[in-house]
Amino acid sequence: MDSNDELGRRDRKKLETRAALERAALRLVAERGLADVTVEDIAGAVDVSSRTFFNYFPTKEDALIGGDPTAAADLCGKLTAVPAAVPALEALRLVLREAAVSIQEQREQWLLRLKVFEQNPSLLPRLVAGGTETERSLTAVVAGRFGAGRFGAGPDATEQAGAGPAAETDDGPTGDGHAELVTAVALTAFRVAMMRWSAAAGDPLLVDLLDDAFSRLSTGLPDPGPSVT
Amino acid sequence: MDSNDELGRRDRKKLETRAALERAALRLVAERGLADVTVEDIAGAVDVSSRTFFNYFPTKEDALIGGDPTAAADLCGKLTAVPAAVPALEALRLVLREAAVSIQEQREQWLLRLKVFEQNPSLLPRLVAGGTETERSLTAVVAGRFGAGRFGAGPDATEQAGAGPAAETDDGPTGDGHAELVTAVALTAFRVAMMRWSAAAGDPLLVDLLDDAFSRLSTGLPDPGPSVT
DNA sequence: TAAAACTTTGCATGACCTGAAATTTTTTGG
DNA sequence: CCAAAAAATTTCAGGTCATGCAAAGTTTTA
Repeated sequence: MDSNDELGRRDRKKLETRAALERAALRLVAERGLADVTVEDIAGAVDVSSRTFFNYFPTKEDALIGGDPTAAADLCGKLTAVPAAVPALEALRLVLREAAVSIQEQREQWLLRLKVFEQNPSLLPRLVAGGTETERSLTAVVAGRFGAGRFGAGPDATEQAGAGPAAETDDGPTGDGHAELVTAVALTAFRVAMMRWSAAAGDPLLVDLLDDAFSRLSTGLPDPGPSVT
Repeated sequence: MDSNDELGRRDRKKLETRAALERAALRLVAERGLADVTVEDIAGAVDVSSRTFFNYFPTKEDALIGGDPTAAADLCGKLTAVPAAVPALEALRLVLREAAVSIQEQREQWLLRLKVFEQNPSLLPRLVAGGTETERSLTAVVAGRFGAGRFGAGPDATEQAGAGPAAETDDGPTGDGHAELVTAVALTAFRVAMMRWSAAAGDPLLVDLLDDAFSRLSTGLPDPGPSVT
């Protein structure tokens, strides 16, 4: 799974520099707070020029988000791989579950990141923002599922993400908006699960919190009973 | 409903300046795009200094968000006014419905704003961000409802937003996170409804789109049937 | 080793945003 | 109506962010 093999020295150094910048940014901001860390501080901690920092990240905040840029495409790919017979919400749950697992594999880094986000509320939008990009792509795939499903297409999903006929995947904005709603709600559930996980210091399994949220979603979010125990 | 009466001339001028800055920002960005409008442009269009702009808005983007700062508190107040017997999701629907009505009352301004947001995706996070603040407050109120409900408290909700006993409203982060989930999902539904409304150029009633989204939420977001007509 | 491709860097520049002090406008009350 | 007080605006200085460009350095390829 480590896709950083079979790379020339140059690309390896690039990955390493990028990771080092992310680590330094996270550490420094956790220590001093976002406002008291300059780009020069971060670059200096890795011993590169501040100009180089901007060769890797468009903004200071982006270095804190981490998460490789391929994440969105990965999710879309995995979603198209789920048989079309599976309901959209369930399909999204399965895909997000995988993401949750990979986050748990980098437990410490993610807990630190989430703590930084809590302590610097101005970053929260960015976290959702990473979602903005992801949300658009996923929505297209979900819309494609509905389009295919409505015409009785089989579960052999050879259609590429967003490469399907425009008439179907495009009905999102102008159609009934169900794909948008399901996708947005699913990502929201993911975000809430992450916050809960962070608030509990990573004690329960993120995957379980995610399942919990989705189970509530699928039953229409009823109020918890007066005596649940 | 126009709460700008019974104000001295000074406060009226402040409101007017603020509104003028919002209008100018929205107009200019709609014309030229976010990147080609400087704070100085906006301030100049209203004939104030750029420093004055920053006395009203912390960032350039904030001028585009608009929406008076009392919105969050208003929502919370209205939510506490809903009888505790009403399920949380339904209560949120009722409250957000009122917000939707008031948005429809400023139809043109909001449609322009949403168009600007679509054309400048970097702003979308900010839209959700305005939500970040709102979401925190609303979550506390929702958690309070559960706390009160669980102990059989009557529907006479005299409790103030966030002023209730900490032991109950505070169980959000460490509890089962239901309040967080319901609130976040409800606001997401609101956002999706707004996007749909904008995409349809304000043709259907925003309120109807909102009801539609909530009705799907309460039934667990099932896939649309193959032949819905 | 030499050329090609790429990365890093320094420099210049403009926009963003803040604090502090000076100036102008508005309110207050005698 | 006129000062004094209060508040808003402006000017100014300064730090940080972010980008474009060209020079210098490094890695790859041949």
